[in-house]
Parts: sequence; C-alpha cells; structure tokens
Amino acid sequence: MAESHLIIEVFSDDNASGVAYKNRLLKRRIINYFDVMGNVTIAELTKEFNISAPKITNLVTDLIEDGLLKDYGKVDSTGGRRASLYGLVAESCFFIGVDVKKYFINIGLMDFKKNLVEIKDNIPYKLENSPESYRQLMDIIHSFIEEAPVEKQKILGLGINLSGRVNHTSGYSYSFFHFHEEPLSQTIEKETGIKTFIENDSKAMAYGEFCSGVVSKEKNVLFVNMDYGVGLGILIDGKVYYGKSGFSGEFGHIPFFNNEIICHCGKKGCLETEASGNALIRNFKKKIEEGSTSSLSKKGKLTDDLRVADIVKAVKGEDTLSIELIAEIGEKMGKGLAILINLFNPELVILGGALAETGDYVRLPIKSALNKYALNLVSNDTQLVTSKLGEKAGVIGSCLMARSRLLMAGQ
Amino acid sequence: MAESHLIIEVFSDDNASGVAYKNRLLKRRIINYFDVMGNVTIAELTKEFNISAPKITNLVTDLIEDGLLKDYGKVDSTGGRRASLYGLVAESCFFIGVDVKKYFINIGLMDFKKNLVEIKDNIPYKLENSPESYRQLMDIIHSFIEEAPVEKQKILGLGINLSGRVNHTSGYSYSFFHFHEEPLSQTIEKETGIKTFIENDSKAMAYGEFCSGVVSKEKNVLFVNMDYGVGLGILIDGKVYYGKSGFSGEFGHIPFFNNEIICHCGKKGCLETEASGNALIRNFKKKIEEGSTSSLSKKGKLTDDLRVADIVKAVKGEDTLSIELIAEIGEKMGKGLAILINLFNPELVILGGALAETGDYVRLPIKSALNKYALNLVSNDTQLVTSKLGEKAGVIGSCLMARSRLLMAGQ
DNA sequence: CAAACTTTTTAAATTTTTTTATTTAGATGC
DNA sequence: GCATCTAAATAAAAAAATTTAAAAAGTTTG
Repeated sequence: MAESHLIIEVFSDDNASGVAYKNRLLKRRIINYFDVMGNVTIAELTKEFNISAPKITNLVTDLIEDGLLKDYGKVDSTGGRRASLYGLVAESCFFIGVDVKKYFINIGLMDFKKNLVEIKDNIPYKLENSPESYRQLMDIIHSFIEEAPVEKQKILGLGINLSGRVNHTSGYSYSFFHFHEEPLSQTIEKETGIKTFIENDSKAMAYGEFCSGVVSKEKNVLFVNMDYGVGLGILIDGKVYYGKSGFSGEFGHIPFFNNEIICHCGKKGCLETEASGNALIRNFKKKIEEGSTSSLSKKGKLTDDLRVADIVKAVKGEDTLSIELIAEIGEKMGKGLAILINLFNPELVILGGALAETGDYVRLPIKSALNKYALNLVSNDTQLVTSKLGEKAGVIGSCLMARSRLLMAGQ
Repeated sequence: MAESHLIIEVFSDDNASGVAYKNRLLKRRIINYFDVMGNVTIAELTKEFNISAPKITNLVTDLIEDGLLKDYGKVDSTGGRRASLYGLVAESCFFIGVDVKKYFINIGLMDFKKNLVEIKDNIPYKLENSPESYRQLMDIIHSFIEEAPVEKQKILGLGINLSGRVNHTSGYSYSFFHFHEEPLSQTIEKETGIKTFIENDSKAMAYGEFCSGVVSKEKNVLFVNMDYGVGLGILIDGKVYYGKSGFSGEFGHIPFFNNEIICHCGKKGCLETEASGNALIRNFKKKIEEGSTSSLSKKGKLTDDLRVADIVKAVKGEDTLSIELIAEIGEKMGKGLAILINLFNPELVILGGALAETGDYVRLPIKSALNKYALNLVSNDTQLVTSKLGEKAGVIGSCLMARSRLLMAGQ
C-alpha cells in the first residue's frame, strides 16, 4: 500500500524544487540504466553517472526502500572484494498492452522487468469505427484487468495500439473511436482508472522489437509492418520518431506506382495498392478467377473472407501460388524500402507484421530488390532481418510504451 | 594569450573527474543556452537548469573571466530590481566555413556570436577529384586565413562542405580527395593547424538554415538542396540526422522514375535523373535543339557550358522556356517531396540550392504537387518555404557546424 | 516623495555531496 | 595457511551547493 504510493512518487512529475527534484530525476536515470543494462553494481553506476559512491549508494538504498530495486547477490571475482549486483524488482509494478488488429485483439501483462507475465492471443474482434466496436474493446480490456493475477493498483500503465493516424502526445486517435471532443486516452483512463497511452501500431511494434527483439546495439532502425496495410516505425537515436503530430512513417501511402488503383486513403498509386496484404488478397482472388489453383481453393472457389493469415499459412505449407504472390509483393516492397535506406542510412531494417511471418519467402525478394535499387555504399550498412517477436510484437511494444512513457515522464 | 588558452579549456574533452568535470559540462550547457536564447539573466538560468543562484553566479563569473561571456547591461523593468543581462562575447573566438561548389568556392569567417564577419563569394574553382584540385582548395583556404582580420589562434574551427558521401564522425570523404589512408579532416588539420570538420554540403546548409535562417521554433525540418544534384539535410529534434555512417538523405538517388536515364550513381530511374539541375540543363539543350527559343540562345545555339546559374538568372528575367522547364522540375520534385512529408511529418520543408533561388517559380509547382500526392492530414502540418540564407547557406552552415562541434565536444 | 512592494543580488547558515581515508571481503601466491 | 594484493563498502573530513535570510536596487502607489 504505502509501497505502491512511493513507487508512483518516483515517477511523478510535480516540480518539487531543488534537491528533491534532482534526486527524483537521478533515480529515474538510474532506473533507466538498469532497464538497458540489467543488473549492475554501484561502482558501475558511479562511473556511468560521474557521481560519488556514497551518493549513488544512498539513491540505490532509497530505490530499494521504494521497492523498485533489490540486491541480486555478488558478481563473480574481479580480483578484489566482490561487488553487490542490484537489479529491478520484477513484481514491483505492471503494465498492460493492448494490440488491436483488424480481426482480433492481443492483450498482455508485463512486469517491471519487461517479462510478459501473461498474454491472451487472438481474441475474436472486428475493428470498426463504431461505438459498438469501442464498447467491445473496452469489455475485453476490463475483463483482462479483472482476471489479471496482480492487484489492480500495481498496474501503473495501459498502452493501446491502433492503426492509422494517432497523436501519441495528445492521446487523440483520428482514424478510430474519435467520438468525443476529449482525447481517447483520457476517456479510457477515466473508465479504467489506469494511466492510458494511445499509440500507433507500427510504432509500438517497432519499439517492442527495439527493446526486446532483434535489436542489440543499433540506434537507427526501421521497422516495416507488413499487414493488410503497410506501416513504418522509425527509431532514431534509440527513440521512436513521431514528427510534428505523430503522423510520421506513412510509408504505405507514398506515391510509388503509376497505376489506377484507388487506395483507401483516396489517392492513386500508393505503395500500399500493390505491396500490402490487401493487394495480396486482391491478386490472389484474381489469379484464382483466372484459373490458377491453390491449396486454399476448392474447385476454383475461395472462401468469402480470405484472410492474410490464410495465405501466410499456405506459404508455410508450400502452396506455389501463395509463394509466387508473396515474392511479387516482396519485390515491390524491396524497391520501396530502397527509398527508406537511401534516406535513413539505417543500421537495421526489421520486417514485421503478418506477411513477415513467411520469413525468407518474403525477405529474399526484398533483399534482392534492395541490392538492385538502393545505393550500394548505403545499403551495405544495412542489415535486413525478420522480426523476432512476431505476432507478439504489438503487445510487447504497447506494454513497453506504456512503461517507458510512465518512467520517463518529464524527461 | 592566456585567455585563449582558457577558452579552449572550457571546450576540451579531458576526463577531469568529479566537480571540475561537472562544472565544465555545466559551463557548456550554459554557453549552449546563450546560443539559442541570446542574452539572458542569472534568474533565467537558475530556472532553466534547476540550479541555485549562487552556483550559477559563480559559473557565469568564471565564464566572464574566461572571456566567453560579458555583462550587457540591465533588463527593462519587471517591477523589481533590474537584473543584469549576460551574453556571449562575439570576438572571443572565430570559425571558418568553406563551401565547395562545382564551379566555385565560398568561404567565410564567423564570430562567437554567429555573425558572419567576412565572406568571400564565388571564388573561381573547379571541383574535381584530383590532387591538383585539392591543392587549389587548400591554397584558397590558406590565403583566407592569412588575410583574415583576426589572430589565427583565435580561430578555433574550420568547417568544409563537400558534396557526396562524407562520414562526419571519422572525417573521411569518399566522393572527393580520398587519396590517403588518413581521414581528410586530419590531413587538413595538420596542414592548417586548426581543428577541422568535414561535412556533407546539404547537411551543413540545413544546419545553417536551422540556426540562422527561416527556422524559428520548428524542430523537425527538411532542407532540400536543389542544385546540379539533389541533396537532403534532415533535422530531427533540432539535430542533424546522419544515419549509420553519415550517408543519410540520399534523396537524389531514390528509385523514382521508370525511365532509362542512367544516373551518375550508376542506377536507372533516380529522382535526380529528371528533377535536378543536371536534368534541367539536359532538357534545356534538348528544347533548343528542337527549335525552342530562349534569351539564352543565339540563332538556336547555346554557349558550350550552360550552367544552372544561367537558367536561374533567365527565369528571373522572365525567360519563358526557362520558366516552363523549372516548373516541370518543380512538379516532379514535389511528387518526390510528398514521399518525404509522408515519412517525416515535418513542421517545415525548406527549399534551398541554386534552383530554389527562382523563388515561387519553383515553389508553387512543388506546392501543388504536394497537395496532390501527400496525405492531407500530414501535409497540412508542413510549411513549405524558400531558403532565407540563399547562396550563403553553405558558408554559414559550415561555420556553424565547426562551431557547434567544437562547443559540444563530448556532449 | 516616501512607503510599500518586487525582484535581484549577496551573505550566512545549513544541507548535501565529494574527497580522502579506513575498513571489509575476498583472491592470489608463496 | 598466512601474508599480500585488489576492489568494494563505509566512515569521517572537507568541499560545494542549496536554503534561508537579508540587503540592494528599482518600481509603483497614495
């Protein structure tokens, strides 16, 4: 009780002046350091922060009293007295992440040490921009909180991923659930009693992959979310890049093709019109109509709502048509990615989203298109890898987003 | 004498530990704050840094003794005792900037307060990747230093802009003057005795425009350098974005057209093949050959080395053909910029370089293409303006780059 | 034009932080 | 197995920074 009160205090944002304020800032920086480095010793902290040992010792002792840190035993021998290793206390606080997809929801609970304590996968749901759909989402969230194996007051943050245009600072979502004057984050916060953060799905996935996925030391990373649409999460200097209003990374809607296909954004020739899950389904249907065969069709007929997940599964099952079509998408995507690589000179490009789950089936065509279309000196710098978190990227990302936005408040 | 020694000390990078180190860091942060804010009072500094008045007073007194700061008199009445205004001392130190263009060089001297003390414009020069061309460049730099109206020891930094691939961290230039194992910056530093920084031209121009040009409060800004080639300087969160090796912003070489024109980079269909000064000249020559007339042609004949500057001049002189062709370039450039706006959601896009000097002749076609091709919600955020510094952007940018890299060393 | 009020600057007292020295804990070698 | 060494933790002393209080320099108002 009192403990949980103290925890929030560390992350609070009041302008207590002078020493108290500085100490709180330092504590946050220390927590942040533990975040990246895992367990560390006092000596390491003094070096990192250029602060004397007694002072660091005091702060660490404080953080232990707050319940955020604990002693994890001694380091291995370094020739002298063995140092104590300190680290975060996993169960000191928790965060919920909600990943809202087109046809389902994933929702998870993460502890302070970034362990995904619980995850509920593939909860059936249909994302629509209606009050009913919103209600349904909230019901799912409520029952998850109810059933969560931790006291509710220990849940400090709630992150929600939505596709489309989202302003993460103000908490407004423009593409979905924009029914009131009030920002969506605030509405949900009032209803749940938990500090809520709305985030764009691709950005959250990118962040997830950055903190807990394939990224090791790279600081400039692009995450491509290949799903029904195409999203992009941009990490610059280890931080998600938002742009003026949070609309950065509209990669799916760059003018790229000379076609006449009208994109759902209203324009023609968007990258998404030919290099996306939607395009894949359209192409697939067309091929079947033209007489191609596939394990997904019976007597030239397809199920009415063919989904991306079906085709991805078929690719894994070596369905020739699916493999051909996914390679085609990959080639076009690769040419688009060449633009990104020329512009960003990133250390790493991560392929994520449903289509990326086909692994090398989509990665290799992308790679060869990159070699063809990107400047060599630049693209030689860039590694191209498949997401490690896979379908969990969204949940993990939104938990981590909520977590970091709470921890970093005012920094 | 002793003074100048102290100045460098403030900006040095030795790891003096403890208090001395922290004070030096603080001093730098204070200088940095003066940089952006101009003259400020002690009270303002205490608020900004959350540091007590006596401590700030001490640091400011120190900086005054170092010769970097001075008292600029009192503020206007605020109802109580009038505060002293402190500000940078312009003549405490100086920086040289060299802007190397295809057919000429601009070189300038900047004081500590960012005033361009002196500039030598349009020094005839031909940029080629040869030792002779390098020698010529160095001669120009040497004689500028000789003739500069300040003691050489007060010149703390030398910035040099080169087009093409430059690694600003290591100091290597890959497109020009890469004759030795040693980084170019080091070679020049040895020869001049002044700390030298090599920079990509578009990035330096972007930085110049950011610090002293059209930018007021914006933090995410794109600077498009429309010259013979097309360059891009990306400012994110108020800092130049480099990417892994400093090759970011290769906007000119994104795969954008379905043409068969071979770009000098070796690929086909680069943006630069149709939306650049080189393309403009090619188009112009072709039009004349086809029988078009222009104030630049006599009896259907053109001077052998038609230059971009000639066409820009003709546009200002209302030459119809030139105006038509520049508008055509603008439209294509605008479609390319739509990509950037969708990706970066910037607050501001600055048009710079020789072609931008045609003002609205190129800006308006770009603007209308943006409306057509960029996502509205995103592009509504973005202001499109013409460079304020014009042809001085390069010199000012490289001076400022040298200045800030010296001031920020180790930050 | 003096009293009351504001705000900066300086001074003194107090607190905090760093430095330096000492103690503790374990590793290594003879 | 004890002396010697290394490095961390702690304690005491010294230095530095902040807080509080007071003085100084104005402004405003009656």
